[in-house]
Amino acid sequence: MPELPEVEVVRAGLARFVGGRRIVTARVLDPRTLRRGPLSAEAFTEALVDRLCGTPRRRGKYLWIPLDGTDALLAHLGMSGQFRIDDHRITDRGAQPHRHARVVLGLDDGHQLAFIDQRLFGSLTICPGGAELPQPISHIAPDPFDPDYRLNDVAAHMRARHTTVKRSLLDQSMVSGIGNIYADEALWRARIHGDHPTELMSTRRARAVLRSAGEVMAEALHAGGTSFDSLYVHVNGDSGYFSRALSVYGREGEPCRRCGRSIVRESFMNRSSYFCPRCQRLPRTSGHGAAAPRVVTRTHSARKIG
DNA sequence: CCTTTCACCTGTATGC
DNA sequence: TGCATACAGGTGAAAG
Repeated sequence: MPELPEVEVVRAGLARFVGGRRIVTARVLDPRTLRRGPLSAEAFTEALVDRLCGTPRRRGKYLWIPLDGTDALLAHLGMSGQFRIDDHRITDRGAQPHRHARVVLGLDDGHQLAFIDQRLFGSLTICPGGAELPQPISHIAPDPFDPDYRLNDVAAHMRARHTTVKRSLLDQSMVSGIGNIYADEALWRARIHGDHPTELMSTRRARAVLRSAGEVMAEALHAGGTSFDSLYVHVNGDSGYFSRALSVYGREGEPCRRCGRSIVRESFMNRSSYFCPRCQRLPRTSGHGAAAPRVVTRTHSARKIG
């Protein structure tokens, strides 16, 4: 659910409230949040206390807080993760932690930073030497907002794959930050069916769908990025983070905003895909009879990005 | 090496 | 009422 725009808003909120602050206490309420890393709750706590937080950074859906400019506290929100800032001078008296608070950090200005995660798909990890780019995410490609992002290279990468375009958009080692919602939105905008084989896509179309993904996420960020100025680092678990103006996602049976045709929902990898059956058509050859020419050429072996 | 499937999680909604 | 099931879906390990 939190995809790139939502994570970026969280990052900006953290920059405002924890950047430049020192961690004075750390409490692990549920060690399952640390599952991705090797540290016990005790070692995790010890690794955080007395550390100075730098400006939080982000790649795709991951964000991290540099610690003393060397190590990093790496976070992934998973499906339901949130960060929330409270002023414990107000809230601590007799208040019990949030029901789904998993880790709570005390900062040197009296604020508390809580990692709240109902479904426990999120994670927190200490990454030694990870201030620049934490080792566990070295395989995550740059996202469309990253200065290192090269759209044309990604399009070439996509076309060199033997898969379908929606799967490739969700592949975080090709381009990061896109999840199920923005993948569907990008495909609708580019008028491409998610099951379109990548190797049959023209360079122009591959670039178009990537450009659409970047545009959709930039617009979502613009729409949502202005709304936090309370003590909440705004991420709300399920009720739609921002007023996302979605064109297809979740709109089964409603009219396509371009052509009026009913939006269709299909099952895809144990989740849902939404698309317009008129605007987004598959190429007609399905392998019977006079099929499309087989694409055999491989321009280059898949290049690693990032 | 590349692609696909599945376990990991919990709260809410729905069917019998 | 109670129980079972579906659904939300990002990630990485494992399988193909």
